[in-house]
Amino acid sequence: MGNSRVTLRRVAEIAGVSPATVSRVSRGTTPVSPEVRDRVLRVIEEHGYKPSHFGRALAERRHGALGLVFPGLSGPYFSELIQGFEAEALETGDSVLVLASHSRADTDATVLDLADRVDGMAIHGGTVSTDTIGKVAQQIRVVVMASEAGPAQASVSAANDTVKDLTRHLLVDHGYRRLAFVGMPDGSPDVTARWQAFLAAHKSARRKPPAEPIRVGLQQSDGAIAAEQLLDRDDRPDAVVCANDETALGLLLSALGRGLRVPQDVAITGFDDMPMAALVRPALTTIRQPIRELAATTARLLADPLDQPAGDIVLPTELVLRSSCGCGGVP
Amino acid sequence: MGNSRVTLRRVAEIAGVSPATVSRVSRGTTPVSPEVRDRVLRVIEEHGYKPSHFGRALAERRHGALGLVFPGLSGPYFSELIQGFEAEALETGDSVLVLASHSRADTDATVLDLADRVDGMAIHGGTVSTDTIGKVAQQIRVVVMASEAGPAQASVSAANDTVKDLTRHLLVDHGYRRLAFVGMPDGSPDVTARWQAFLAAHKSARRKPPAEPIRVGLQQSDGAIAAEQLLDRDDRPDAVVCANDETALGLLLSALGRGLRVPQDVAITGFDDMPMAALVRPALTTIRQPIRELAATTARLLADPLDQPAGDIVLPTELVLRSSCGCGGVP
DNA sequence: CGGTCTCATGAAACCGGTTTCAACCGTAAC
DNA sequence: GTTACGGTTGAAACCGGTTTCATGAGACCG
Repeated sequence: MGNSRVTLRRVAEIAGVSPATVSRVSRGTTPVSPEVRDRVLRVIEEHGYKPSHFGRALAERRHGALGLVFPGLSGPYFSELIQGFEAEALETGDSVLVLASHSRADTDATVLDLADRVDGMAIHGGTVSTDTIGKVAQQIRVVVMASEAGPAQASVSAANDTVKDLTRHLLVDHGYRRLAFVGMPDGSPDVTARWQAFLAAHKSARRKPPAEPIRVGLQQSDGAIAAEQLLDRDDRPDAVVCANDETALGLLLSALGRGLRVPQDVAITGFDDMPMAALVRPALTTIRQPIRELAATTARLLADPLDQPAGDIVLPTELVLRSSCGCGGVP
Repeated sequence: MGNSRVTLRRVAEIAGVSPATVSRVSRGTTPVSPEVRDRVLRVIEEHGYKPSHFGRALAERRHGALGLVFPGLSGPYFSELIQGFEAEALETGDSVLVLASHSRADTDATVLDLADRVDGMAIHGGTVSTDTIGKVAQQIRVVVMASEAGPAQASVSAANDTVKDLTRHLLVDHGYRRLAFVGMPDGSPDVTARWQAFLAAHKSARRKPPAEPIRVGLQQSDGAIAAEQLLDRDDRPDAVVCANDETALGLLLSALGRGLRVPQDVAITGFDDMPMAALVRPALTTIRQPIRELAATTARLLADPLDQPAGDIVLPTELVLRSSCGCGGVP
């Protein structure tokens, strides 16, 4: 590799000025006389000088990088998350270091290691122990996504209580009697909140408590796994509230594959409103959350130099009624 | 923040030794007498000293980080890719910087910027112009994934020509007459190779050339879009070869939603063998590729200090026959 | 014409590690 | 008793920028 990079001092030497002047020209902080400036710029151009991140990071005592930690799951949710975060980081000239290793056992150690390579860290709920989050927050700025904030950190999440509206819609408007919930409440804070809302809706509609949730993950394949537990048994539920669209689609696919009619035989709902939700037949009733905005807000909070008070931002979500719950015409 | 970190010189001062000795103890490169070593270690422990990445990176002239550039698509393929890459990088103590911002005009510029924050870069085929790849390769080591290598870089990909076997299976073993291909050949090198294999199979089976491909992306929703173009028309194909499992599942879902039987009314195949492929009904006939290994191999090539000759590694893939092509019993 | 103020510039310290080089110690060999 | 040697250790240079501080030149004012 021809990595014989030109250094600032070399540029200074060639241009016949001091290193300090080159630095000033390069970053444009302090005024420099036009002629000197031009001369230095020409040398920079000719020799392809680019300031090294090493030196700059050391001198400025900041990495120019933000960390993003999340469970390494697939699906549009996380890919939107990455992109939204990254787009915002680019805006401020920061790089993004991701940690998607779901291995969990060594995640905590890895996160601590990551903590001194970045200026701030976004941690998705349910990936790292609160203890570790606390330690990281002592070193750098931390924002928790899709989860309640710890005492010292800010957090950004989307309103999960819209699940209450959705559940009420199923119970009251459609009159379904046996609802099931697909998702692992202890797995992630988001799912916990949605399960709670599901419970609360039953209570406020004076129905008896629903059955235990079908404890599966958040991937599409988990929806297929849930199908085996839900659809083949005698007392099949007449409506299923899934923790997210991925599992809802997995379940829907399995239901159709079994020859069941949706929503006539079983109604299905999701959460996220990913692109596929509107395209599928029957179109999926779900709750729209602003994933990109969630990620962008998080990144902004991390990059913003002014010390935000550790507050909790909750972005609004919206119930989207389509046909998979029984609304509208025939699918 | 209490980021009043203890520096190496401070440790040296407290322990009453020279900075050099602390460095030696800290990295364990040079022998140090046991008593001094213990003393220094105790100070390090007590004051929670951790070497700064700034200083270390500057002195060692390496970042301890690898870059990963890929189109910001969703789905298990890319999430496996990230995780496989990351797991391998962790092994050698490297961090991973990702760039997932596709569909951005300035991606090339961003890639160049990333190039001087990392020691090596993995670039997924179809994301960056070959011109830019060349520029990056002048600075740092580059490995191209899922694409032919440029002249100067190494590459790692999976065998796409198994699509030829798959296509022949559909044409010859099952006797399908009107095959369709879903995927945009010019979009990614992988899809190009699969389309070529699809064509080649037709030729070698002495069939007339197939119809133009349905040019859609690689997401599940693209499969649903393809469904609108394929399934509603009169001369519906009797078998569809999709560029990947995501689109195949999108198509399958749409087909079932339309009341079509798979494979009786239309056979569907994919590529990847993601978890969902085996779970869905009918189970998806597909081609298994070792995504994780692909990513891990790439990372290893980047981290390995010995200069690999710029070669092209092609990992084997395997045809997986399930029921969506018409094999096996009733779905 | 002298004094003060402003502005551009260079010298040098600094960020936090690593590494080379030389000095120093004690021991073994002659 | 002196020399040679192996093993520890510290001083200092270095990695590549940024920034403070001081200096000198020129402009402006009285």
